[in-house]
Amino acid sequence: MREAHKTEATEDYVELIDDLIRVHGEARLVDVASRMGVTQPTASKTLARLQRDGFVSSEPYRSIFLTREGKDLADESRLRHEVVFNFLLAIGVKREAAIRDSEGMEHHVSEETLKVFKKIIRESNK
Amino acid sequence: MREAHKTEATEDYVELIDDLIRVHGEARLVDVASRMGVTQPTASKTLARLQRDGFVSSEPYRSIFLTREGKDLADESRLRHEVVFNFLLAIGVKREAAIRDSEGMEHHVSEETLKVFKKIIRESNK
DNA sequence: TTTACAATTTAGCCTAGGCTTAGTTTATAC
DNA sequence: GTATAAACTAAGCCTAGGCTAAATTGTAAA
Repeated sequence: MREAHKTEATEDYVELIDDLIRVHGEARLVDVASRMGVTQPTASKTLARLQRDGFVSSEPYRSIFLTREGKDLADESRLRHEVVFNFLLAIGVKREAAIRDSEGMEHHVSEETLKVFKKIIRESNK
Repeated sequence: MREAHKTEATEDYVELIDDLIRVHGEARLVDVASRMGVTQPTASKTLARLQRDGFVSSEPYRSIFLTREGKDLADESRLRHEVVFNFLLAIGVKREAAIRDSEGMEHHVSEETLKVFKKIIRESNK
């Protein structure tokens, strides 16, 4: 019964909210919307879904928090994201492309492939 | 004005149709649906959209053809797909995972990253 | 403390992509 | 040549994720 309806958007949102909290101390709808490149009503609706599914919590007109479940998912996602990003750098992809590509790729990389990526990162750091 | 509403699903469908034509001589709805893992009505609706957007053509109850535009897109997609697949193999990902991952990754890999992938494939073939 | 602006929510609309159920057409087998 | 099964279409419903326009709430400045 895990996998409480976890879509790609879900991972992107919790990862972003986690980042906003780290950097700005809190996550506001207005910032979530602008960073996701969508309008505020769209972000608001998506956040309502994430709240319904137990990943975030917030009071009306207040800032957004991650539940334990949301925080766990955010941590997983960030880790995966970082591995993909560092892998792309390690094989010689330029920073800008690595940022963009890792964003999209992170959701499609299996555990097995991730392991191979990690090994190659390790080797490139020697 | 290019980019006649080309989504990820569009690329997956034209790539599959192209493959079916190569292998079976024609592309039938029933096969498209089963290979995409959706019901026939769902595949039918998506194909109607692809037809509206100029990627495929077909008469009611007949098999499905790619337009010039659809064929071009299929060729591009297949090439990209192959590069990603062969890249994963080259770095040591096992066949099964490479099949699954390349499917998802192909839509998110920029031209720049693709070039790096190609270089690594070439080097691994020496 | 009132006013004005920014942030958020509400309502309503749209498309893509998924399903089921039911009806039609095509093709096959007898 | 006709019955039956397979393929396909039609209709209707649902969710996610996008938008705009309008109402509401919070906050900061005058």
